[in-house]
Amino acid sequence: MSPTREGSAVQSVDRAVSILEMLAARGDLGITEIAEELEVHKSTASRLVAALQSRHLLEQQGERGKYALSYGIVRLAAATTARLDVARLGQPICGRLAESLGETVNVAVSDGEVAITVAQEDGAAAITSQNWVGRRTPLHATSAGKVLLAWMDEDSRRPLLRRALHRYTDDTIVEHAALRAELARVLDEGHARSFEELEVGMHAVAVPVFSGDGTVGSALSATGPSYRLPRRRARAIVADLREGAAELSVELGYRAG
Amino acid sequence: MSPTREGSAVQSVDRAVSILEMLAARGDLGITEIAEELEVHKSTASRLVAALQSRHLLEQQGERGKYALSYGIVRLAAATTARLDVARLGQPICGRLAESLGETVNVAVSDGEVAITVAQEDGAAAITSQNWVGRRTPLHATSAGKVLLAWMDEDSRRPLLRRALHRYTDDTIVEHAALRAELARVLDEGHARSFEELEVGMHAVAVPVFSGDGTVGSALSATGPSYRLPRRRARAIVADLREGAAELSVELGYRAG
DNA sequence: TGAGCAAGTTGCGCAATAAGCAACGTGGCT
DNA sequence: AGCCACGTTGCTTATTGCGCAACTTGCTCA
Repeated sequence: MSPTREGSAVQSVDRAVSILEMLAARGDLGITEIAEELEVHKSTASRLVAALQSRHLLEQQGERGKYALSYGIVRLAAATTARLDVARLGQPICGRLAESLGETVNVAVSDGEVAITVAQEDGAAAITSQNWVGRRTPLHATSAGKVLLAWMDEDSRRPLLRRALHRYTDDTIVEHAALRAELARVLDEGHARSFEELEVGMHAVAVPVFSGDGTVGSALSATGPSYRLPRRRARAIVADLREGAAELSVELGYRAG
Repeated sequence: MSPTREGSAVQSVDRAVSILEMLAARGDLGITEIAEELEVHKSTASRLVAALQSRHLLEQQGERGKYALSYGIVRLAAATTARLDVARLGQPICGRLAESLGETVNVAVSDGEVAITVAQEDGAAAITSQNWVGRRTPLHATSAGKVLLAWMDEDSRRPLLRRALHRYTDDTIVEHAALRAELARVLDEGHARSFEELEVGMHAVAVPVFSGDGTVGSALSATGPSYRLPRRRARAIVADLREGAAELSVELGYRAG
């Protein structure tokens, strides 16, 4: 039997989601390729694909072509209006700041476990970041993640701060006490930094974005190589990020007291 | 046993997708509500939700709260890069045209069966359209749908033109021959119209948007009430829509011969 | 033109999984 | 403190999901 994932109770649902993720990663795949990768019989793959296709999450390209994700996914995604609003409204603000700062600027939200980038624009420099949109990044090792953690309600944060903290570089914070102190500092200063904590040579700084209900639902951050975004400059651009975040907060319905 | 949908071979996958769609429609739901709507036992609903949650398609709000779609969906959606590019690049063009025309402007793509709106901006008028983003609309009765059908390759279009065409109003085209003639006219004139064919009192006009490979992957349309967008004015704004579509086409990589 | 091959589909039977039941834990409310 | 509703989980079993084999279809090549 094919390996099932930890904590999942429904094998066929798990397999179906794996198919969606494979297609997200690869663009399009045939039944045989899906079957091989899932380690199931072709007929099993065929039926799972048919089930997803009947609900418009997948489509076949032509009558005999490979399968790809369809707009059922986008329709589901579009439904999470608030979150997509963050993405949609954040995009032009990222664009403007990326142009003025010359670095990569993104907006990230938390899914309760990690940070996920929902909007990104790159600066004009040749050396720039990869595309993080849709990517999951650790909360404790990124500047946006620290913002999201710092403003997270205690009930949601508590289990996250109990988990083992993965070390990515020599500078990654992996002690719980150190992370708590860092989050207190973030709250105190109103912004977070990550200096080579996720990746050697990569600096980032982030500020909170407030939602209509007054909570911090997302973070706005700038990222660059350490030689172009030294610590001093990282601190200096906080004001620009704060301006952008304030604008985005207002667009999201935030009314400052 | 709960009713299974026509054409679906895997009941638990079907149920899981139904949960996603319920949450897309309602925002958040508890296990008991999901169980009632799916007509299954609470433990069944609980396990299906747990399976989706373990793959980050759902998240629970707090430790005892309701469930909502999570960014796993957005991450899957983000992966269909080209399609989301249509949405992202189309949004500001919709915004500009909506402002200048004073009507609702959208961009729609086809999922092979229907038209799906991926970007929309509303004009300033108090009477405006509902939000169509993510919504599925019929190809034969909408202006955007007619554009997508007219430029569709014959293999993909043939089965669609064999199906029974649903009548929405007295003006809906439901004869296959009439629809073929209409599509020929759309190709000839380079734009499509829908005058009260989807909804009484609603007029729309659409033009093709070309992709990098030269095909028509999306359509740009304007929609308004018939008293504000009479037939004469609908024809008049085609030039504006063409300009916007040309710009979007170039941004999508289209190079006119 | 026909054979061979690969991809995908489908009927069938069966074993494994999905599901229901009952009991339990937990938090909110009175 | 007790009640209620929600959600979870162990257990059992009935149903579904799955693998197998056979089939269809389209493409390639001799």
